[in-house]
Amino acid sequence: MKDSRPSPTLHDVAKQSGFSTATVSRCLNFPKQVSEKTREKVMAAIEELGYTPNFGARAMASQRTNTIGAIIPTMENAIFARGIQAFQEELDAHGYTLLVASSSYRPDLEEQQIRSLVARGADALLLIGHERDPAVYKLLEAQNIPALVTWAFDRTQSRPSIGFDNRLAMREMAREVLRLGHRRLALISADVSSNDRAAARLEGICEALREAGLNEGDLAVIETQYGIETGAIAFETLMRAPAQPTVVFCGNDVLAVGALGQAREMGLGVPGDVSIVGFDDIELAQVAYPKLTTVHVPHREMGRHAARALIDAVQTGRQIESRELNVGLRLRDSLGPVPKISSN
Amino acid sequence: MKDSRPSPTLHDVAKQSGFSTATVSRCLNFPKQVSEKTREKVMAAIEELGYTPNFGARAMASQRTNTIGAIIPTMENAIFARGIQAFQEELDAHGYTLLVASSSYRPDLEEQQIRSLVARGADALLLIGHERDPAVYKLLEAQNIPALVTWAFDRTQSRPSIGFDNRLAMREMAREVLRLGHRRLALISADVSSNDRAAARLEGICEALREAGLNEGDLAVIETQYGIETGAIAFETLMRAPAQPTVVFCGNDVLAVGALGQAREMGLGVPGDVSIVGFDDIELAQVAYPKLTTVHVPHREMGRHAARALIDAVQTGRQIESRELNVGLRLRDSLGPVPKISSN
DNA sequence: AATCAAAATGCAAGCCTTTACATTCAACAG
DNA sequence: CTGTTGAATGTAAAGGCTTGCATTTTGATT
Repeated sequence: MKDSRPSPTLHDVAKQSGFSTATVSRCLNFPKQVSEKTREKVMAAIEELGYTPNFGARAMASQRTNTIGAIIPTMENAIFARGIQAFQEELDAHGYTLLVASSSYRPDLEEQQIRSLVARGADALLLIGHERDPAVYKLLEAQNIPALVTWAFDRTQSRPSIGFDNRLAMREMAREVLRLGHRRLALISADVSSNDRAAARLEGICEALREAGLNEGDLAVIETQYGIETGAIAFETLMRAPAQPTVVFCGNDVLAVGALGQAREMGLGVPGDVSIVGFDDIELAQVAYPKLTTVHVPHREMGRHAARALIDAVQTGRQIESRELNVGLRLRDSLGPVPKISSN
Repeated sequence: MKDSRPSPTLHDVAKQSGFSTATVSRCLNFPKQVSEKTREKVMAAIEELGYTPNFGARAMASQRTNTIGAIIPTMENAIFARGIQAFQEELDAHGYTLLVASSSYRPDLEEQQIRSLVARGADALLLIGHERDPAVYKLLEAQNIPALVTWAFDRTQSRPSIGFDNRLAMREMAREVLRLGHRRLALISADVSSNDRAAARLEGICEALREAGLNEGDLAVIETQYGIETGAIAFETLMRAPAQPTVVFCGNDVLAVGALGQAREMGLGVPGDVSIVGFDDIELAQVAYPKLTTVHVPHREMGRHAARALIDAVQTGRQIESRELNVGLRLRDSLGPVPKISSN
């Protein structure tokens, strides 16, 4: 009972159809090289036997897998989900398969996942953010595996990336916030030391502050994990502090929605008592109440471009060209002018 | 420049360390069978060369991959994301790797993905819902690959599953709704013909209707894809129809949040003018405004149990035991009694 | 009918690892 | 010192596919 009939092999198909394994193989890989009659017979045999090519063998023989890997921090976040879904759709359309792994925001796990994907023969890799152990990049280079950084674009980095400039994007938002008169700011962010996107966004706010003649002391920062619940907790902490901020920046929309919920919980009006702004512009931002002012990021576009770029790199062997995507403010209802009567 | 030094193989490590490939292999797979001194030398060689075992070759030789596959309808939905994340975490903890593919809710694509995962040597498979071409099940059986159905539990099915009874869960919700006096009901659902979970939920409502002496004509059904936006559109259609419902069931919380947003857009109070209920109880449900009344599903628990069950099946070769998980109502603010003054 | 190029097909090596089986080694009892 | 045993190591086959090269077939041309 334990073992069952083994799956049919190329050899079985060859025997069944009366051709050599070479011809059968070509039928599958280069149909044009085979005469029509032959192809029909072979296909019939394949159908009849229920043959499926063995991936490992194929990879070993051809040194290609038609597989592209992606390592994302977590699947449990709409932000990556949407971009990755688009990435996968585009890959599918070109005959490539996506392998996703998630690292739970842990660099050590990420490295392990990268190795695993490499061992599995991924032809190329999609990574999130620039920051990682140089040894990883060395490995990828040694194995000649194209890797593309996304969700970030930083012209000071040499490595190819397709994404947006987190710093500039957030700076723009901060300028708008300052323009509205806010002077006591707060930020709910991911861990800045391990997340270069978060670090860049923080830097963007700081730049805007300096431009306005303020300094970083006017920005309260709480680092936490991404999540609705964690956003709510962080927001509460912020608002119970002695010097309440008049605006709370959030590292992403998920945190922002958590903050929004907590504000309601605490009886604080948004933006009457406090303004809240997000980042990413996921679908959620528009159905939140009040509608979320946020930075729009073209996730799907990013996923699509990344897919095309990687496929191109695999097929031509050429370097990937970096590409900066446009982001823009979406001024909706959760950001308003500074409340007239300050509570302290 | 195109090709670089090929990655080192077992053979290279063997040469470098002065042992045979067999010994090196054993070092990696059965360290205890090798003397300490040998192991040290071999490991040093591996380190020095940056050797990573070739996955395809290993799979082919050992007939195992330590890989478990999952095919989910979409990554773009928190509902699957959360369960899958838990699934992956549990697999990781046991030394297994997860391969995820998404089918975009298309049965043909799903079948293709299943084949792809099988070809890749997945030791076992996680599937969503029971409904699929019997040929698929036959294939899995022929190849002796354990498969587990999740997100559903149906005792009339013979196939092992770990999940919850969608029909009973929704029936309970419907009873509560009817108890509150609602008589004109509507449902925003996924496509019922291709989604057995959605079909079961619909059936649950119908059962409750019949119990209450009503019939299916009192339930307006709109089928649409899952999404915030689509939920909003469906809700609008429903509310513009001649006989407005007093309560709208949603196939999941994502649709419900869309409906909630649209209600606000249309100036309808929830639950004052119309009640809205969801399904799944994702984080979002609690920060929605008003808080969403929904059916709580233990996604993470489901993912964890599924992982354990599949690993067990792979290792022992035994059948997977089905398991029903408890779901329960979460009565929050979006469901209320029938509005006093009906609008028609 | 003969010639030849192009198309179709076949042969067999090679990809990298695991593992059954064979061999060697070390240690110890007699 | 011999014989025995169990541990450590080595040998070589197998696993399924692709592909360079050799061979055969096809079909057009003369």
